[in-house]
Amino acid sequence: MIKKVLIAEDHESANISVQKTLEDLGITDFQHAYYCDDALEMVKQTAKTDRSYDLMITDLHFEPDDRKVSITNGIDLITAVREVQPDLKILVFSADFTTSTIQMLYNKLDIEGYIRKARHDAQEIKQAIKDLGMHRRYLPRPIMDLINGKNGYEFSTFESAIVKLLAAGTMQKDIPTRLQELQIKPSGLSSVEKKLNQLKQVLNVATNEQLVAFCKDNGII
Amino acid sequence: MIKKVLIAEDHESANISVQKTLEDLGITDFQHAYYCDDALEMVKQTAKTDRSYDLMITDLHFEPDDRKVSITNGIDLITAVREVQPDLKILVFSADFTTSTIQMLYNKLDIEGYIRKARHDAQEIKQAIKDLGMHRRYLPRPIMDLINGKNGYEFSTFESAIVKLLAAGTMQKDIPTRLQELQIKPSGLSSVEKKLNQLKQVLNVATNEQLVAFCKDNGII
DNA sequence: GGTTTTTTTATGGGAAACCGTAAATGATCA
DNA sequence: TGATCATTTACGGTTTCCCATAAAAAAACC
Repeated sequence: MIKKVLIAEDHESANISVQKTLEDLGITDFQHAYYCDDALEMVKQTAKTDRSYDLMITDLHFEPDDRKVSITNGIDLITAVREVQPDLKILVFSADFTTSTIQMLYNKLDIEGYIRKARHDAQEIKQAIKDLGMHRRYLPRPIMDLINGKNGYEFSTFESAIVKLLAAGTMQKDIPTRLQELQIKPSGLSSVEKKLNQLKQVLNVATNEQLVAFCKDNGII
Repeated sequence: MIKKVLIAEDHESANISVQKTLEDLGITDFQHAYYCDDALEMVKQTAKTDRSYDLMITDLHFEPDDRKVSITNGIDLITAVREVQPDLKILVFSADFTTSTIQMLYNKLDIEGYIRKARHDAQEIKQAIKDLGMHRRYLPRPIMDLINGKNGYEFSTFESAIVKLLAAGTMQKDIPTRLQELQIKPSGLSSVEKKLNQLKQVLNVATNEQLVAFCKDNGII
């Protein structure tokens, strides 16, 4: 069960909304830090005591300003915190959404969860904290799928060309011609259809529209 | 011809990349400011001299920090700068991409160009500066289309709901049911089809996939 | 060189999307 | 209330997409 939470986040607005979300979940025992250094210090102060934190919610990007700091970003903060209190659960809350970053955090730094700053992030935070309370890790659905299925799925020129053409308004039946113009093989309509099906299955999306949305969200196209 | 440039941008990384881009264009005479106040002061100092700037590249959002400032954002900066040196060309370089914001900047503040911080923004900056050198204004293609066509197009809840459902993988034929669940009217399939056609025409896109891509790019969904 | 295996392309039937038109519903106003 | 107008929904024909299967081509192997 998550009872005591530390929020490391330089944006005041994000800070407020996270606090509000915690309150909605009935969690009232939380502190926040605007600088990584402060967050680390707060963990250090409490780690070996009965006032230790159960969860740290942290941003990845911290805006540098006049104050001299030794830790400038969330990744370094997580690394440092892990040394001090290894059992502290960590939930990353960031606008960054590149698959490689998340996979690194998940595989190398063993974070317990990742929420993207996006449309319904507050709802996601709630779900994530519930999952964490049940000792389950939480990742955004598409990333979860990537890790569970083929991990580190990379888009080939063929695949990215198809999705780009779709996003540019090319009708599926016209894609073979365009691929030939681009000198990309294969170019047959069946191959395009097959690849689209494959992509949809791997990425767990239902339609071409959703595929395009996913690729846009993840900066693939 | 653009020779002397002022960069107003609080992110150091963005600052560096803009400078690099300028150097690629053969522009070496540039200064930068991390605060709006500083940028305005630099314009004031040079406006009436032979050292005046040809172009100011500015962000819209500036992170507040310990320093007390009188101008906190790009819009106020642009307004103030226009008073001091009306002929200074202004290129906005921002992550914000809401149509209404850009149209306001373009129509009310008469900015010369707008670049979104995005995938290929450096290339766009180059193109924009070339255009500006030829006394042409530069806007992202989709926004240009909006302004040339119907201007000031705002997405209603109905429209945005449809596009969101598409982007979430809902099949078109299932959208009516979902709209009813969301208590959004109209919900008939014909109405959905009609609206999609209308959106595609207004936004100058050919397919649903392209529509989703456009809305993702513009932060509409 | 010929056989197997894989990849690519072609084909056809059925589902979904597209598009025009007509019917139905709802709003407005005398 | 009833007539008019606008909006929403229903329907049918056509195109595109989807999906399974088979043919063709290319690659790998002996």
